[in-house]
Amino acid sequence: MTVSNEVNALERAEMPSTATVRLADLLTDGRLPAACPSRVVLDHVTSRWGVLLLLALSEGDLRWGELRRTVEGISEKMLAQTLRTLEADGLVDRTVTATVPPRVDYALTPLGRELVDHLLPLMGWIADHADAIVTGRPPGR
Amino acid sequence: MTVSNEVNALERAEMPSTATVRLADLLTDGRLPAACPSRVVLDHVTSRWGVLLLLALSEGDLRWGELRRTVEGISEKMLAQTLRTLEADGLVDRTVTATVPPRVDYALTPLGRELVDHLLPLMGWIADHADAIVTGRPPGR
DNA sequence: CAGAATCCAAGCGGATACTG
DNA sequence: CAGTATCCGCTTGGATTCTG
Repeated sequence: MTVSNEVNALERAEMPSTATVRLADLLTDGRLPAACPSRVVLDHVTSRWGVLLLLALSEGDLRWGELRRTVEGISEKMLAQTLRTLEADGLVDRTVTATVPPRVDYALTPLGRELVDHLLPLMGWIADHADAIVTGRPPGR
Repeated sequence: MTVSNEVNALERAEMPSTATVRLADLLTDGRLPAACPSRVVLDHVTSRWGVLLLLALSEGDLRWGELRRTVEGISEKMLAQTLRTLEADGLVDRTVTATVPPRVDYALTPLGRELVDHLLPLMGWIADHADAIVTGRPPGR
């Protein structure tokens, strides 16, 4: 799996705002508090399936079944649960079309879109380095 | 977890012009395979404590005890386990100083530094929106 | 101080069945 | 089709204790 190397350069170029984000700006009293809102949201987003679902929706709306098939390995239980969390967080939008059979579409909200814009560069980097990391490349240095 | 699909990397030989990072570049056969390296690395990074530890190390080396105090709420078990995973992935470097009492420093590898550079903007965004997301519940509907 | 070892609870995730 | 509900084995993670 290799995403073009040009991606890295492009990522930086269009990296949304935040010229220099420093840890200090994220810390409270020099620490990462266990009960701060950031931790809560981070836990939702980095939950086992959160990132994958958000990514799956990054290209367009998807129906329940499409999501299930796109994010391989997710169970219906976790799909429903994770979607409910993301929806409650205002990151994902659920639209029901009362037809027979019923149709439900999931889409990113504007807020979710912003978040995904930060997620994609990260995933691009991971995709670029995943093979080297997994196949046991000697630790840094 | 069952892997129902075969990873077919050759299928994606041709890549459209990537002005931005698109999901298509991360997909295999239109899906997010359960057993691709990206998923493995993503699981490591987005593990409950992975992001927090990487972030904590983003400003400089830290000792075991300092890490434990900085990343509030982490247990010693998970600290050791997560650090070992990150070290095996070549993202974190472990340096032992044979003194009494012993001293062990943890630092980001060049690879880890690259990853954190992508993590910081994301965390910056989360920090900016966490309060609104957690407190208010204004779905993007 | 830095960790390994141990025990135990919580929750993940699968399978299955049922609803509208 | 798009879920919800339930049982349950297994892994994950937390608290505690012990060691070099």
